[in-house]
Amino acid sequence: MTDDDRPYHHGNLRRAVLDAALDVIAAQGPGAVSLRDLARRAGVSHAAPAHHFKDRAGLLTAVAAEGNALLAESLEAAADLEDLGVRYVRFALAHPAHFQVMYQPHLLHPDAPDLAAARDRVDRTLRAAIAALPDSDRGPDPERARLAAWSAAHGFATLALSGSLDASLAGHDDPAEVFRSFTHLMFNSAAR
Amino acid sequence: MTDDDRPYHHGNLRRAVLDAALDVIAAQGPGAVSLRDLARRAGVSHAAPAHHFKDRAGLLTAVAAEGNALLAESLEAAADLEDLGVRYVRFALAHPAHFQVMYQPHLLHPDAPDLAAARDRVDRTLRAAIAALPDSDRGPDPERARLAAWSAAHGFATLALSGSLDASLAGHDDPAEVFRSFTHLMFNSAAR
DNA sequence: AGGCAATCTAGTCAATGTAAAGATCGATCT
DNA sequence: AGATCGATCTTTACATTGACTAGATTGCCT
Repeated sequence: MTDDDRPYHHGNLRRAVLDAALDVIAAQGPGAVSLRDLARRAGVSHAAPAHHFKDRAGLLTAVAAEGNALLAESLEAAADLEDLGVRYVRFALAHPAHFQVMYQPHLLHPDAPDLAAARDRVDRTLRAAIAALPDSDRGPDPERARLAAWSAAHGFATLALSGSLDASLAGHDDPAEVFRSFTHLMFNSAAR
Repeated sequence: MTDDDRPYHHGNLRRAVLDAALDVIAAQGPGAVSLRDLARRAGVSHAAPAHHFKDRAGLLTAVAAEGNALLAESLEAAADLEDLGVRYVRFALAHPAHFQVMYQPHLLHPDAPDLAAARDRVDRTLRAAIAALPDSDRGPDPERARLAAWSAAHGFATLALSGSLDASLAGHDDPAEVFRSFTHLMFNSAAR
C-alpha cells in the first residue's frame, strides 16, 4: 500500500546501496555508514538492505571484496614492480572508500570466501611482480622484497588518505608520481 | 541517593575511561567503543564521560593525542633513522589501540590543539633524524627521503596490525626486526 | 496456470549518542 | 570556620540505529 509510483522491487538495490555506501565512506568514513540512511537514499524500506548484505559488516565486506577485485584488475595490468606500486597508490587515491575498508578487519566478516579470493588475486600479482624482477634487482630474499614493496606503497597510500601528507603533496598535481620518485630509488637497493 | 559505597566522585574517571577505551579498541576496533559501555566499566553513570571528553570524537581525539605523545617520546630517544623506524613499528605493535586511532581523521576532532602539538613533536623528530643522516645516505632531497622512510615504517606497521602480514611474520618472534632487515637496505639507496 | 524463491515492507526491541537540569563534592578565599 | 564557586557526577529524556520477525509483493520457472 504505497502511495507513490515507486515499484515494489527496486531493480538493482544491491548496487544502489553499495554506491550510496561508497559516497558516505568517502565523505565521512566507514563509521558514518548507516543501513537505514542508505535505505532512505535508495528509496526503499529500512530493512531492505539487510536482505542483500545481512549485516552492516556484510555490506562493508562486499565493499572490501569489490575493492580487492578492482585493485587486482589494475595490478594485473602492471608492467613491472614499480608500475605496480604506482598503480597501488593510484587505486587508493581514486577509490578511497574501497581502500579504507579493505584493511580494517574489525569492520568485516572475517571469512568471506569472495573477499579471500579477491585478496589472493592481489597477493599473487604482487608475488609475480617480485619474481619477474631482474636478478640484479630482486635480491637474495624475495619475501623480504615483497614486504618492503608492499609496505612502501601501502604506507604512502594510507598516509596520503589520512591527510598526513597534505603539506608535502601541496605543490604536486599527482601524488602517485611523488611516490614513484622515491620507490624507484628504494628498489635498486632492496635488491642488493 | 546511591545505595552502594561508591563515592560520588570517581577520583580519576578520565584515565579510567581512557584505559577502558584502549582495551575495547585493541580488542574490537574503534567502532566498538561505546561511551555508555565505558561508563559502566568505570562504575559511573552513562553521561559522566561526556564531561571529560565532550563527544565520542573527543574521547578518540584524546586517545590520538596521547598516542602521538607516547610515540614522540619513544622516537626522540632514537639513535638514528633506522632505529627511529624500528621504534615506530614497535610502538604501533605495542600500542595498537593508540595507533589505530591516530591516523583516522574521521574519528577525531580536526583541530584539537593538543593533538596538533603532539603530531608536530613526532614530525620534528623524523625531520631531525633525516637531517642527521650522513651526507652519503641522505641524498639530494631530504623531503623525498622523509616520505620514503615514513611510508615504509607506516605501511609495515599498518599492514601488520591489519593482519595482512600474519602469514609472513608467523615464524619470527619480533616483527619489528623483520622490518629492520629490509629498511636497512632501502636507505642505502634512497640516499643515492 | 500454479507455485516457489527472491525481494521488499512494516512493526518492534534493545542499545547508543547527546543534551539539559539538578545534585554533590572539594578547593579556595575571606 | 564558613560561604562560595567551579568541577564532577546523576538523572531524565529524546532521536537514531542495528537487528529480528512476520507478512506482502513480484518475477520466474515448470
